[in-house]
Amino acid sequence: MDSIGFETHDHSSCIHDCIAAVDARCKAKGLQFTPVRRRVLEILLQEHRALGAYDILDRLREEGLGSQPPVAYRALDFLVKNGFAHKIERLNSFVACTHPGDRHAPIFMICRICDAVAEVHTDPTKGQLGAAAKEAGFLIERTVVEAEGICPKCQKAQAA
Amino acid sequence: MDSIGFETHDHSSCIHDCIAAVDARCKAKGLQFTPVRRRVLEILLQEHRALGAYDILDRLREEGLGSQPPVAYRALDFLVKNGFAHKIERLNSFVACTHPGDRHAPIFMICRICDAVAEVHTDPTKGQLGAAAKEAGFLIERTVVEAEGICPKCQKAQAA
DNA sequence: CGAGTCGATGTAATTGTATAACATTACGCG
DNA sequence: CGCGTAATGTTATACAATTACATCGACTCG
Repeated sequence: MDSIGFETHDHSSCIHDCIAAVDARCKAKGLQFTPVRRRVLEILLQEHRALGAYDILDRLREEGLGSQPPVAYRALDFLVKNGFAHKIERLNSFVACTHPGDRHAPIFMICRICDAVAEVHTDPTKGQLGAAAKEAGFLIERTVVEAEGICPKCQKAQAA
Repeated sequence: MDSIGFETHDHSSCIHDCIAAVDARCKAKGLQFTPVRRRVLEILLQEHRALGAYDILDRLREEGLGSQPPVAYRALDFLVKNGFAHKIERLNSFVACTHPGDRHAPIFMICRICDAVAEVHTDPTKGQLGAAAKEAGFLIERTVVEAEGICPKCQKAQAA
């Protein structure tokens, strides 16, 4: 289990690296990493928190990249489907994937104060969910695991 | 870990028992189990699957129990807040709680074919989520754990 | 009894989230 | 070129949730 977690880090390089990695993966898989899709991923990476589709749409509109909801939703669908971003169901919003690798079943910790989102990788078929599914004869295709609470930084801020 | 799971069972008695149990809990806690709230819980119990707030509202409207969205949302808020029902974030919809007991952190298995929902109890602070939170210094207040897939009944139906 | 309070309802209007449907454009390929 | 496929542009609409304010009934306190 590894986590990027809530630590601060060099953002500009993290954005650049991530875009480059996604670019490479798209080339390798024959996917089109178009301007809108790239820009949406950049926006998500810059914020490093959950953004609603309409927040993203507002930015695209400012930049003349599109103005109607389907523009944002299509780009987000592409990113989510290919594992470059994830939807946070609890917030009806989206975050860039911090582990742009292969198929994975991420779990999230969401700070309700600052909206920061940390992504962690686990094997869902292990844990309690997998055991429960096995017992019930249920075939898992997709998992949503989200914890809402307070991140370390905001805990300290509250204590002060 | 215990599960009501996907087995068929005697519905009319399950509904009756559940309503009675909730009734008793409300009396004990000084909560008002009003007609609308009771009816919404009955509807959820009858279906035994996830229903959207507007599905419920439609039924209430037919029965003359209310016609505007807040009527349904207020009843659902009451049921969810007191642990008599749960929201399925993945579907933006609601199910009756099958373990009308005290505070609990349920996990759900949702069949994408027939919409049936099975609820299981676990201790979220154990599993992988708890471990990840501990490592990150994250304070969990609420968890959303939902698995989407195919229930045993629909697996058999597909195989045929 | 009357005034005040509180929780529950009734209702209108609005805001936020997401998709359907269809026209158009751009590109690769035989 | 003519065709198929993927991506975009655009309109309209469906679905989800909340705000705001008026009303009503029960209960309490003076």
